[in-house]
Amino acid sequence: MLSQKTRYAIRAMQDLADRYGQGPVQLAEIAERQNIPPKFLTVILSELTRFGLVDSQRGRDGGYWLAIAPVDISYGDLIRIMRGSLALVPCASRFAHEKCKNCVAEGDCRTRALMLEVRDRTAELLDAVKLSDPIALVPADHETSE
Amino acid sequence: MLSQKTRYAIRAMQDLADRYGQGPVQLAEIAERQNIPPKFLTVILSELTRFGLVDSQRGRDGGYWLAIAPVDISYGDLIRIMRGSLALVPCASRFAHEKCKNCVAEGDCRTRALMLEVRDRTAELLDAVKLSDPIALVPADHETSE
DNA sequence: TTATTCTCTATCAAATAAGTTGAGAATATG
DNA sequence: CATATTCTCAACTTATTTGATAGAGAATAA
Repeated sequence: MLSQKTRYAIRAMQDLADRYGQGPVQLAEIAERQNIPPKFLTVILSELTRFGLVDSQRGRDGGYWLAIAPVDISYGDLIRIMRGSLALVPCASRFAHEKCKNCVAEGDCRTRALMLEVRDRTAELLDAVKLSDPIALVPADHETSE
Repeated sequence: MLSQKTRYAIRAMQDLADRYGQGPVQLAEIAERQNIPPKFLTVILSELTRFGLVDSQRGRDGGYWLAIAPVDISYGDLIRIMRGSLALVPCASRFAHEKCKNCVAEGDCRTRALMLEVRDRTAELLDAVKLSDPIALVPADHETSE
């Protein structure tokens, strides 16, 4: 599961993407629109700023804006930045690879082999969708097949 | 990420699948082969037994065995059983659907729309692979493209 | 020079995860 | 029947992570 913090970060970035090129957006605005605890959002936006995804300015009429065009930021990037990896197990992470604790040898681990595939498929999808892309909303009562 | 417990459960089930039809397998054996703390494994196997995936017998020469043929147990099933869902956010879960805390309306949530797709793709893959399937192991130093 | 807005480190509480303890119940064997 | 063996189960402990807040500080514009 994505942490609450990661979900907040994604929504905050969407909010900024929607206002790209329109000058600084204030934290309080984002917090209200996106229903995020303002104090917590300071932590998140500072993190994103330190990471170079967002620029900021203090003082009156200050705020935040994307440092990178929305078309160059994928959902995969966001999740990797916020939670370190797209993978379901540490040993299947591409960029944050780490041995799983108490596992069998990596080369013998079927779970790992399978999770590498899952990671690849997930990355394929999430790296292809950018913050600038329109996303078809799904009604709340939607039920998929099966 | 999958919890350690879920990973243990998967490996334990693989161990049992490999010995399907060969009589009871003892907990201590599984624990040793799969490098799982034995006491913790009792919790996991009891859970799987209660869930109906595994049968057990006590006493001398007792042990555990799959209650269902390996060909009828998918990795998707296992993960759903152990962690409740395949989804990355509660609101994108098919069987354990739940509103995300502090989110926007579900019908307006782009994250949800995207995560529904991720869930579907993940399910497609993980439901298609069964415990009986051979899985091509991947060498430990493997690096994928990109 | 003051109000505004972001920055950053520390801290806290609650939830979750990982693992252990220990008493108990079923089973096979002699 | 007695005993060793093996699973069962609830309670508990500890460590880690998560979600969130507090509060002092620094930049900026008016």
